[in-house]
Amino acid sequence: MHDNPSPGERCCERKQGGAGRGTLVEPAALAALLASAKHGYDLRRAITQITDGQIEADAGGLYRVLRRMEEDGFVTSSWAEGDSGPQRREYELTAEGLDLAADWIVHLRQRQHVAGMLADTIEASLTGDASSTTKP
Amino acid sequence: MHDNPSPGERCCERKQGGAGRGTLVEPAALAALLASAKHGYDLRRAITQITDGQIEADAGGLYRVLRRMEEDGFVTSSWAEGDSGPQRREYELTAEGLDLAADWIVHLRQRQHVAGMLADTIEASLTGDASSTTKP
DNA sequence: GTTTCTATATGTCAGCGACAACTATATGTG
DNA sequence: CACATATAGTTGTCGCTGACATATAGAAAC
Repeated sequence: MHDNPSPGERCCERKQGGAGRGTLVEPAALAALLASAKHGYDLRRAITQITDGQIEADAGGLYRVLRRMEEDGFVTSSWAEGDSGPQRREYELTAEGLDLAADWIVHLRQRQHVAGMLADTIEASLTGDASSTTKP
Repeated sequence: MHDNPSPGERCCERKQGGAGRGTLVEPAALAALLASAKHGYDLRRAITQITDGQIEADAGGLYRVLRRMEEDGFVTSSWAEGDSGPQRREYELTAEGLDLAADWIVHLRQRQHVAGMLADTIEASLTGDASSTTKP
């Protein structure tokens, strides 16, 4: 069993660190669930759609993330009944999951900002910008 | 020995995939090197400075990344001579490294965009926005 | 009957990010 | 002197990601 992380920093502060910081599929899955996607395969399509085709989530990874999120109490799942075709597992956000999504907003904005800063810095150096260090 | 990745997508398409997409310390290290930082310990401070204190690169990870980058031919290193204090390894960008930095600009802008899109999507759902699905 | 689509799942692998611990050199403080 | 601290580099472990493959099964299409 996992001890749930301290509130306010549920995302990216998981367990004892890890690659959680760099991940995209967890927030993408949350966004897709909020956009009323139900099961994994559908989430995958929703993620592609939401991100303008820029993220094509790996199916295996997505299912693993979903199960981890369920272990952590952010989603619940149940087998869909009375359905033709292969069985599908329907996911639902919990209250914890909603909080997690809110936390992700802050974190994603931060990531957005950092990525921009790094891109700016590299670009400025490559284009031979001297305005940040010297004033002519 | 590594086969160097196909040009034009040197970053985030490394080897056979991996967490390269989510990484921050490689572009941060490139930015720091471009900003005239020399050795690892200094790179670390430069990264913190460049990112407004938002990234405090792990020392161990940073050195490992630097050595991987050297293996891949993006930087070269040599022990600084005639120096008091502990030995330090000075890093220098190669032409390949410059190309890598240029690739990272594109990729970071993309990441910036995706992070923004996800944040917007989540935020819109959480605040009960219906403008994307319905028009009143 | 074989292919294709849907849907879930497992295995492997390199790598990242966070933690800790270790070796040294130099400097400052008691 | 001993000791702590700052600098500088290095190794180890751990959980997890992202990308690859592959396996499974039901249903529809050919």
